[in-house]
Amino acid sequence: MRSLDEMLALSPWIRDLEPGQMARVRAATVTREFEAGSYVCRKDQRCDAWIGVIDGLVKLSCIARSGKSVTLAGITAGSWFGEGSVLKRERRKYDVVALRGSRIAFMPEATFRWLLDTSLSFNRFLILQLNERLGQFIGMVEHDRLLEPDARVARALAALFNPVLYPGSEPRIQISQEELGYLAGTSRQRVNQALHVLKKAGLVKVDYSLITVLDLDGLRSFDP
DNA sequence: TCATTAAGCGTTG
DNA sequence: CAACGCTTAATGA
Repeated sequence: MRSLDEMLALSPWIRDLEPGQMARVRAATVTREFEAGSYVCRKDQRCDAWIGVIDGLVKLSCIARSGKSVTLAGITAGSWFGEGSVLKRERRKYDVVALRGSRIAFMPEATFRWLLDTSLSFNRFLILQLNERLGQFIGMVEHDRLLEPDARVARALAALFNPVLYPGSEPRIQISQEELGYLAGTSRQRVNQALHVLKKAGLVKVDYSLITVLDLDGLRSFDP
C-alpha cells in the first residue's frame, strides 16, 4: 500500500461510484506525511475531514491527568476512520498518533457529506464498518475482563488484521512491544512473555520491531 | 506464595 | 537511537 490512488482502489465504497464522482473524491482528498510519534490530530480539535491511513500505523489514544495513557485502537494501512466525529459534528474525542512514519489521507467533511447524500454503496460501507468496529470494541471489553494476558495480547494483535477494517493488509506489522502492550492493556515485559508463548504455539513469528502473523484464526481463538 | 509491574540498565538492530 | 531482554524491588491477589 503506497499511494492514495492504490488505497482508493482498495476501498470498497469507491467501486460503485460514477467516474465523475470518483474524480471528485480523488481531487478533494489531500495527503500528508507524518513522522513517528507525531500527532495526526489531537483530542478536542475540530474535525473537518475523514481520515485514511494510506501507509504506516496510527493509534487512537488519550492521556489522563495522572499521565496514564490508554490506547483504544491501532489503525493499520487501508483503513478509513474518524467518521464518528464527522457525522456527529463534534470535536475529536481522542488523539491520533503516528506510531511510525505514516502517509495519511484527509477527505474534507464536505466531500464526505456529499458521498453520504449521493452514494448508496458509501452508506452501506459505513454501516458495515461501524458494525465491525462495534463488534471489535465489545470484544475488547469482553477480553479485558475474561482473558489472561497471553490471550489478550493474541486478540489485540488479531484485531490489527481485521480484513473488513483493513483490506489488503500484509500479514505482518511493525509495532513495538510497548505499543502492543498499550493496545492489550498490559506491560511491555508481559507482552514479551506472551509473544514467546504465541511463537511457541506457531501463531506468530517475532522479529525486531516486527511481528508476522502465521495463523490469524489461531490468534483470534487463542485461549490457553 | 505467585504473578505482575515500573524502573533501571546493558545489548542489539 | 529506539527496541529488546533481563534484573530487581514493590505491590497486591
